[in-house]
Amino acid sequence: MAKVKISDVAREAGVSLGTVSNALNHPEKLRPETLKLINETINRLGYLPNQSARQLAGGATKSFGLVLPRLDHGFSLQIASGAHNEARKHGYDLLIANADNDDILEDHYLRYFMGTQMSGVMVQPMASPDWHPAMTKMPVPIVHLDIHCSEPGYYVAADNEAQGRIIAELAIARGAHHIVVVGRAAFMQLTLRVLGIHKALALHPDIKIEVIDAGEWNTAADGYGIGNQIAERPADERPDFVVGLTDVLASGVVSALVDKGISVPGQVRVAGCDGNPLAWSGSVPLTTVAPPGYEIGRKGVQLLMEQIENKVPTKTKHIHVSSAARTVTAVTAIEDINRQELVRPFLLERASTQASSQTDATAINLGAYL
Amino acid sequence: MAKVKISDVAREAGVSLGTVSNALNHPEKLRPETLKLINETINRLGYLPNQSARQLAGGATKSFGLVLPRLDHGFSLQIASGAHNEARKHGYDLLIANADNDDILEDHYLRYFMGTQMSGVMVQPMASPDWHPAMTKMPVPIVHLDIHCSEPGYYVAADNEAQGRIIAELAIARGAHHIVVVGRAAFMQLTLRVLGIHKALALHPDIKIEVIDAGEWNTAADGYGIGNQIAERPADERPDFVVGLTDVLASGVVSALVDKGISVPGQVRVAGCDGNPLAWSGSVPLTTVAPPGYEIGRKGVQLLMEQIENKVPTKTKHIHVSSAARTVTAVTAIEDINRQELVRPFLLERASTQASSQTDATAINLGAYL
DNA sequence: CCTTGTACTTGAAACGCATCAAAGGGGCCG
DNA sequence: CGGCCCCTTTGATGCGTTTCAAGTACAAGG
Repeated sequence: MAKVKISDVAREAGVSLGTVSNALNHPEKLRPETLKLINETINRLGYLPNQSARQLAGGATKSFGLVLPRLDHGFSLQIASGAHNEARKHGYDLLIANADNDDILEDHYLRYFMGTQMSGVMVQPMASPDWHPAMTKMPVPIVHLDIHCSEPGYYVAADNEAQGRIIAELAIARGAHHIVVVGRAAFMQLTLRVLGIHKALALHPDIKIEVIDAGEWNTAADGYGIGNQIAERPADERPDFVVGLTDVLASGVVSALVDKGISVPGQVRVAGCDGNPLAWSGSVPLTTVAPPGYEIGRKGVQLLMEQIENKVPTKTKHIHVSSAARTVTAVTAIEDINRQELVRPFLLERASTQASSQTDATAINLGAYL
Repeated sequence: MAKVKISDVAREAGVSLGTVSNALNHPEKLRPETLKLINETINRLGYLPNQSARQLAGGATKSFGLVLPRLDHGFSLQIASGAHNEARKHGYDLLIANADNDDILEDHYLRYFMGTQMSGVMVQPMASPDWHPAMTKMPVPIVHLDIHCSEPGYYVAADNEAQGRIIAELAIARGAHHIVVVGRAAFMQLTLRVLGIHKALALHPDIKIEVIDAGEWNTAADGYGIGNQIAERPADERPDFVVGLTDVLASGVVSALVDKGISVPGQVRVAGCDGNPLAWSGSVPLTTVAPPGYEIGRKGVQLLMEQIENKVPTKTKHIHVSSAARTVTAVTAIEDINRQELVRPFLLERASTQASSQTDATAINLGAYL
């Protein structure tokens, strides 16, 4: 089954090559009958334009690339979702690549996208993007997501440090004396959250803080492992407040503690980060700090559009999505869950076609484990 | 900043155009010094190969495309994850497109991928793929995921009908009299699950069954809405068993019921589908039927590789991943959750870098809401 | 010193399409 | 009937690579 090309269509339809090309790209230039004839021929032959050739000849692509560190991370998906909707709105395609927590792969896909004549590229980098400044000098608009770059360039970031601060303040308000943070602090965003926590606690030298790396993948099982480890400590070495740098991690910690007969939040309080809708629902919603992922994705595309339309390559511009915290709901103990005091965050957040946060503020949803 | 092309590199390095090309594609053919010189020049100039041109000239791409109906659906992500790992193992890239529950968009991305000289394309179709048989005739290997095609072609599918049957049997075992299924049955896979439920219940005409469409997006909020609606019915019209065709939906239903003071599983039992890790953790895990998404993605790529290596275009071959159910854990009532009888599914499932199901069997995880 | 072989390097010919200046055709006006 | 203008179609040109037959340089062998 030899591939049918534009010249085949032209010959078969009895028109010239350029006319078929016009039928594809500027249909308004053709007489309706010609257009119809060509379209029929295209369908009959099963012709499929060779994207490589059209990009090579034409230049732009009307499509964006998005490189994510991981697909099973709820927050990244919110970004993807926001980026997708905004891109479609402008008539652009969005292609997503999974860097799988791998520096090399991230770089690989980044280069791949830039080389594919994408109109623009977005990354949610794992480390600070300053290590590949070369990217910023490329002739393709690039936007960094969820991160603060010191190099000149575009980025849109939530204030991760503020998220840490919010959680810390929550812990302080709950009278915590010993906080354990669970997660891989080596990831840039998480580093900042941890930094925020430390800063907020600077005024409270009496509060002990401990950071435990949960492994590279931040799975529920990892959280469960840490939870077990915590549960097995003698009571006086056990934290009274655990922060999961991911909802899945936090949820895993809760599992382990509960399984070991430790009361949550009676003996240990637990909070997560991400705003995963599933964390919020069920009978026992998890307290979680929800950075505005959807909004970050949306603004990222807007920044790309701006660069494209102004033809101003790579000047510096940053968007910080608001770090104002909205407190969404409050249940103070697991026993309260039937008292109907609970306001389901996802009901407040509901808007158009998206289930998750669409506002540009970080939301803090107090759940039952706090 | 004019784009630097291969000829610039060649001129700058004082070698010919073809040599630079060789440096990129067949480095073993070059004298080490030459290679080094060229690489340095490439870095100095910030040269980035134009993928369109290389694909046009070269042919194959060593990359696969995957079109998913939705990104925020846990099951699709498992597929993506499995496909990604398997693809990387063979040295292929994986690009993902989000069809956003839109037929047109699905078709659009499909054509896009085929036109991009992808080595292969996979889809998790929303409707039966028989409506676009044209795709199957394309000169690019294509594999349909999580669906059964009657047209000749490749697909790998979980037995969705069996999943429905499993749930129905669960309901029967729990003595259900009135089952409500929540979700959009118009999606092909869900249709099959519903069919399986109906078949299993054929022998139990006394059991009433009802299907409620939760809207297009299957969000927690949608589930919550249905849950409310159920809660407000007079007790005798209320189901005693609710099946969410998605974990998020099921979780939303639980939220609403609990908020309205209805005991789960005391008055109403709830089960979900997908095997979302977050549904399994926390203090109150959700019962869920977990189709082997990771495995489906993996096998999909294997099927693609097979077509590529054999150069046998589009013959028919199907893989049905096993529908044998493994029962993972059992807790019969919410009061049991502290009795440590609970086995966390994600602990059993843990393997290598993946948190979710990696076996090729459908898993049924009994949680606390059942 | 010539021959043969080895190890690289060269450059022209595609790859399939978009573009655009130019040609073609038809209607209208003078 | 000729001249003009407008609408449609034409086809040569170039996009940045890869590929591959042909070329070069150098070493070893006779």
